[in-house]
Amino acid sequence: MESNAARLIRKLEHGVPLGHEEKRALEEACTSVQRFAARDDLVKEGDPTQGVNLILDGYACRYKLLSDGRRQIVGYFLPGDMCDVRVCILKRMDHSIGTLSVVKTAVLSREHVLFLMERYPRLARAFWWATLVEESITREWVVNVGHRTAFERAAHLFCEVFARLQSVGLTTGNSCELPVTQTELADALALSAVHVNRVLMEMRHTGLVTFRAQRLTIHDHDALRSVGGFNSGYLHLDGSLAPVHSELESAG
Amino acid sequence: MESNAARLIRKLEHGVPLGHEEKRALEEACTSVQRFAARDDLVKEGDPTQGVNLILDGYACRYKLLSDGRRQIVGYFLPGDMCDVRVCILKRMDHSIGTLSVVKTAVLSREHVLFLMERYPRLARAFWWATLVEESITREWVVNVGHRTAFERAAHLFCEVFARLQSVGLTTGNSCELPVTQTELADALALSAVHVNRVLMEMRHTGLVTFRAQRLTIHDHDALRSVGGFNSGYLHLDGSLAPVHSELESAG
DNA sequence: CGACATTTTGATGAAGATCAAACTGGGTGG
DNA sequence: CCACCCAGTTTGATCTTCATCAAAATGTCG
Repeated sequence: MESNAARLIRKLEHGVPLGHEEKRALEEACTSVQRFAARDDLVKEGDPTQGVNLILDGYACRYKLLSDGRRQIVGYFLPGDMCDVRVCILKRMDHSIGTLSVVKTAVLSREHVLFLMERYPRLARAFWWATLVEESITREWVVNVGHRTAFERAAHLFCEVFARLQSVGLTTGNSCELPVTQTELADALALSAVHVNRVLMEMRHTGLVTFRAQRLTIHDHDALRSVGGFNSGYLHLDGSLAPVHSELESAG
Repeated sequence: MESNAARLIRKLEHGVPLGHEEKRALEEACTSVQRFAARDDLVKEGDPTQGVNLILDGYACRYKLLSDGRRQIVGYFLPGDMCDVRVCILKRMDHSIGTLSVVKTAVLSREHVLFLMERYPRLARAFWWATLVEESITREWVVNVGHRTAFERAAHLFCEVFARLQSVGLTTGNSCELPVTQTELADALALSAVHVNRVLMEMRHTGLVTFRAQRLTIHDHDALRSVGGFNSGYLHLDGSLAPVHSELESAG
């Protein structure tokens, strides 16, 4: 990892190839580092929006609290993810962002992000691409909590996390870090912690997945994808730039 | 409604005030009209992305199909909504867009949208704002299907639809059109049609809401918001431009 | 070791799915 | 104008999944 921005660049280039200048601009933008403890909030719902945090290390999540105190995690932030570019446009946060593990971030001011987007249209497009992928993921989460059984849900989530980590080079073999408790998984899957525990045990017993000591190991990837109904298309990791790209270049 | 773009402009200005030039550019872009029957597809999952449809009249939805044939509606498109700006960036659709009623759209080519965004940075920002709001709505849907009971879910959805229609001037008093069957409502709420029916009857009997003949009438708005846990903040309809706006102007 | 969080196990209960069938109402064609 | 059809709604009965409550087991860290 040569620079703080390296993982972000690697991620963005799944969508929009960047030029040398744009990469340098990103690297220069990501110098101010900040650290957060596990289970701390980066941003709270209702806050006026501040700068953008680029996750350098560690795991975070978006979540919303319900009036009865229950919590729904509506998405994960993994290293290389920006949270939350939307603060540059919207006035206040409609949800919170919290850490799951210890997290190291690079902080970009809103002004700086907007400047980057004005100065480098391709970066603007890359940021937009990233938010679109995020939205796509959120939509898949609606399907997940809406229509899948507990077992399928967990399988699908594991597939997603693994695929996303793989895309930024953070898996080793068939396993990856996933520093969350079963209770936190329950918040993401919209299940009770007890039921999550039962699902996880069943996955272990059937030899599908082992989730233990903050680490996820997928023993049978095909089977897991199959039970979870996982189709990675919604992650748009396949160099998915629309072919109009060249025309745009000349138009600009 | 003076022009095809009028409702879109009205919607976008909830987020980003537009200048005369930008409005004219939008109006000029929205001349090519297309019509769709009820329950037709505007776009199918897996399609290479095409142009953008601006909904002029009628209701549509995003949906995903599961392998067992069940369907999850992951969002509604109401008049003034664009579906789907993301086609300008992503290569293929990860979900389908279908009509609920008869729908009239204005079609913009991808090239034209990209041109508009290059030429008018403020429009680019407005489009981005719109996609962020959409994402915010999707997130709220995760909470809805994940953590709320059937009754609460329906209440929340009704509040959302009403608020969104109100923001583009499509409500009359305490009622609005909602041309969907109970089965389609079930697809959006991740419930069975039978259960939706029971919820709707209960709402009628308690005098909260009447949903009948494609029309939604809210008799007790406060109570409905309260049971649904509805807080309109996530729709960002409150002139939510971040205060950085003026700085940006000078930076450009 | 002791305190504390987390995982595991068991028992019971509730929300909502599923299946099946009856009812309603608008539209069509004879 | 009536008979019929079909989509949508309503009702009832049964079954599953998962939540909830409670408590024991395990593990971790000072």
